[in-house]
Amino acid sequence: MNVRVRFAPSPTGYLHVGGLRTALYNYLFAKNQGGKCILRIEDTDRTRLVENAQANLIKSLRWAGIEFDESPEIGGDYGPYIQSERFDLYKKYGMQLIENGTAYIALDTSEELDAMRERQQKAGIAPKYDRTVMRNEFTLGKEETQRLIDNGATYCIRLKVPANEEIRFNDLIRGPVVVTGRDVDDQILLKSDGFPTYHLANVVDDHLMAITHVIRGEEWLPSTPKHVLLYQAFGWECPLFAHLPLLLNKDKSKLSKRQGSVAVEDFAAQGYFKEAFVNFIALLGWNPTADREIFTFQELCDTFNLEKVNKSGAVFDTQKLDWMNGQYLRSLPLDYLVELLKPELANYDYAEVCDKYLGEVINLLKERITFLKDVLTFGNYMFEKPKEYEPTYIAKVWKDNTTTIITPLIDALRSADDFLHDTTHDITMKYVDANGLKLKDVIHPLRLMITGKSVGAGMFETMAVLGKDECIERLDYFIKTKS
RNA sequence: GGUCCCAUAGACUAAUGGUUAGGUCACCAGCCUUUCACGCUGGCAGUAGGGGUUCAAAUCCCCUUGGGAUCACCA
Repeated sequence: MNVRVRFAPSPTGYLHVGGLRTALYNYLFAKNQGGKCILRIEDTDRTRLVENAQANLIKSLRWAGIEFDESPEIGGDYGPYIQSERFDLYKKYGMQLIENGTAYIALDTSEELDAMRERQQKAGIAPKYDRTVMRNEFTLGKEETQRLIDNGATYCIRLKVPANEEIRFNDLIRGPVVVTGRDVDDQILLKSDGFPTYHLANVVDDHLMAITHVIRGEEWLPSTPKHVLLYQAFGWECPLFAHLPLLLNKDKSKLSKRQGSVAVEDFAAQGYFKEAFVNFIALLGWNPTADREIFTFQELCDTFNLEKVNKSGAVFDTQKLDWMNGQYLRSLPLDYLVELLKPELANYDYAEVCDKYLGEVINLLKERITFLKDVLTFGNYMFEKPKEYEPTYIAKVWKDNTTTIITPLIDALRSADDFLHDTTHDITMKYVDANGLKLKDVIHPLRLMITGKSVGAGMFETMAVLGKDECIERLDYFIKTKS
């Protein structure tokens, strides 16, 4: 089969984490099958237009490494790829259904519909459009309906759902699903503003764009019978459906903005590597193997399959993501990290540093931080002299006799030929041994004087990166002013 | 409430009728040590409950319970 899948977001202004996973699975499936992945913008709701939404969407998708084979940007043989630019099409197909009797015209106002639902709620029955009592071509008659329209009445087109028919489809992830027509609402297909609803536009476009697999979130499962009915009404072959398990908040409800960040760009801004983020997201609801967590993008493409997608929802918990980010921080190539970190430097008024130095600092600190940019905060002392010294650390390591103990060591370091790890280490050990001291008696004071902080990388490694001049300067300054 | 979907530890998951139910995060302990980490070793912790089918059930069936989605001229 010539696989064609699509990611069809509505332009809400940002890419939702759940959207990214849907896009990712579509993309991975297409790549794995040697098929095409299409981006289609579903902007039929004219009341919810957001500026730059499409650009933001594509930017986040691109950040994640998802590039489409056909899209509004690059075009393709099945365009346009924006539904508002396909406006005329939907009306034509809607009318086709009127003609073949699978859809009908309705004239109800929203007030009338609200009243109907209220009545039904009161009566304790499920709200559903009642074709037999509302204002439509069945109750009014075709002629009267036409007359009203000619006089300027607004109308919409609804799907005529057969009440006693069983609607079946086979979900690739969930297996066979059956519902009876009685439980399916007469869905509006064309709104009174002439725009199609999602359901019509989606089915028409998926057919016209030769989509073979509809891979989307589970929230679409309840409306899939309507789509199946639509394919039947048109006499078109149904694509295969795969409904992905939901991404969940900690309280197991559908992942939403109300309970924290859900925009992909926010996670990018927080400093997550795209490699880690995509890896993590991919493994929420799908797992290729029992004993591995870290996968390259290529490996995800190579191993992805729909059969191993889970049925149950997955809580989006960033704890493991943080760990994964650390794993990537430790394994990504240094020059790549340097390039990523360089722009961040502009946010600090540190003296200018060269790539080589930045790389050395990253190497020095990457094992004790989660985000690359922590290098600049956790390791601020690598870029500027300490502005303050942790009071509790001073109290702990700086005793009455510390100045006496440490001064000769500083002098010994001052006369060192270089500040390589082994050099300073040997000097310090020699001094410690000769004076019956322990290493920790001097290493903590050194750390305090040079970094101002109680935590950091190995002290000799740190000094090697900072260099002799800088270290001696800091040591002298501390002795002169603080001791 | 109707309809539909789902159910392995706190979280992500593996085990598609036969394993002492495996791995990862988190948590705890130990080792390493120069603080904090990394790393290594070990530990805590799970098949929602009840019935069936079977020599054998996390796995298949039924019921219960629990959770979720959805019921717009939104997508």
